[in-house]
Amino acid sequence: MLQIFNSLTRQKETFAPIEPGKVRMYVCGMTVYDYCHVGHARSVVVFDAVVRYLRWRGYDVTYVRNITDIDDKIIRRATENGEGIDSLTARFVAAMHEDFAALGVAPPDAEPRATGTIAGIVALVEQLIARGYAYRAANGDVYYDVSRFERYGRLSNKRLEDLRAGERVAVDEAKGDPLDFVLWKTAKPGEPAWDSPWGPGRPGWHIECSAMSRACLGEHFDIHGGGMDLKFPHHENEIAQSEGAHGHTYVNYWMHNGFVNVDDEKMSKSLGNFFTIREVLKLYRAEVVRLFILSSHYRSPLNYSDENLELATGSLTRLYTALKGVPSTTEPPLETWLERFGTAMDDDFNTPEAIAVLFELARELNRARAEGSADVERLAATLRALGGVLGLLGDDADAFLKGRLRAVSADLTISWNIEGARAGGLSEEQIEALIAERAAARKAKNWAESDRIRDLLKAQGVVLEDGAAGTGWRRA
RNA sequence: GGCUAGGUGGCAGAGUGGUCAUGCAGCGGCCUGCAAAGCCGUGGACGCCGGUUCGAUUCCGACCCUAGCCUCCA
Repeated sequence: MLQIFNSLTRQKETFAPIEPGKVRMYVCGMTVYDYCHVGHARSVVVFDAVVRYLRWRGYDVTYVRNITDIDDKIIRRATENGEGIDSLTARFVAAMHEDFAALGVAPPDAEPRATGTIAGIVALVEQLIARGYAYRAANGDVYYDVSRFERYGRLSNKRLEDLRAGERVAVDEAKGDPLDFVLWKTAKPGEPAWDSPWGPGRPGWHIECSAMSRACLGEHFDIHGGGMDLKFPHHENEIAQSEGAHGHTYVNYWMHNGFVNVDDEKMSKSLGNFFTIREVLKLYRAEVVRLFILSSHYRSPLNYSDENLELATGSLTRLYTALKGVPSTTEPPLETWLERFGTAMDDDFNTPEAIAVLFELARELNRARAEGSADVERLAATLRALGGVLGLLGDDADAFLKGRLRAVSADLTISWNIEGARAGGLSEEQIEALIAERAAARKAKNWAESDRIRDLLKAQGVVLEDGAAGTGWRRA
């Protein structure tokens, strides 16, 4: 029985889709004016794992993740760059797709853009005005009238009075209430604009998601996800808009992922303490970053540090080491392990516990191999299958272990310093040649020479492993 | 000030009213020419103070501390 922690009710609930067997899910995506950072990576990886798990469990999932390609920051950045808005957003959408693909994130089923949904946005605003939930202000902008929606504040558990008391921003004269938010902005000279009943203008941020989700999933769907910071006001406003316009429930389950911190402080563009995904992928293998993200629960804070990425590197190496030398087969996975894994994931997508199951399975596999048991291939097939549900362990084990664990990106634009030195140097041919030399020395029982070669390789980041079938190697 | 999460062994990180998380690191053993990897075993924890209980890290209350939201933000 799948339990999901619902932000709306602040408790775990048994998941029941609107339509049996089908899940319709929407996650707030990126505003494309810069490269994505590790915080974005977390959101996208976490919900990718959720979708993969739901599909593995047999649900037919429709997964939508939007792109915000028009807003103040985009306009400002384009102006700063002396670049067209379309060109700016096209560049960063392409970069985003590259970054996400590297992280093993499957593309969503639909990826609507704000600028591609203008008709739907206009229609929704008209509907809100007609139903008395929105008004046109003196300056021409259209605002949502928060006082008209009695459930306002339910998601973030806030009372209107508290919000007003905490108001820290200069009140916009045009608004009837400081909490009212803009649905449609009148265009200023030189700004991009679309025609509307209220003259040329562009949509406010919140209305986009209400319109895009409706276009792709309908008025009522199962799961809506996003980062914690979107809970208020963004998701609160989405509820007000969609439920105001439709007169019925918008979303059944709200899921919010925790933040990525750096030195225990939130990583964000506004604080300037962020690492972009492409920077991080120059230092660590993408799969390591993915394991790092999934090794803590999606609602907990996640602290980005070299130490933690190194821990993830070691963990992933252990899992691949267990799979080394076992050919991929079509053996059916073992039921007991599927159950243990499923029990962990059924508990609000508890990936740390699911990963612990993977480690226990790896131990069982190592033990079976040590004992010469016939279960080896079946255990390996199970480990690969369950890793796959989390988007992990898809590589060939030997290829993974012989590859460089850090700094794998091909187009390096930053200097490598210490990490680069560690990974640099020997090619596979050179390594094999040295191993052959050492084998000769070992045959002659020349241990001094044998150890010299091993130390030399170790200094180059290559670890040797003597086994019955000869000497194997991997990069550390 | 209001609201929301947290405080677990050297580090990371789950979980539970009373026998095991898990990974890395440590220690002992097996294996090995010596290692590495692997296996077996092992030490070490639940912020502080009260309460409930036969028994609390786990439930309740107070307190301390940390982070987040209340403004654009995954």
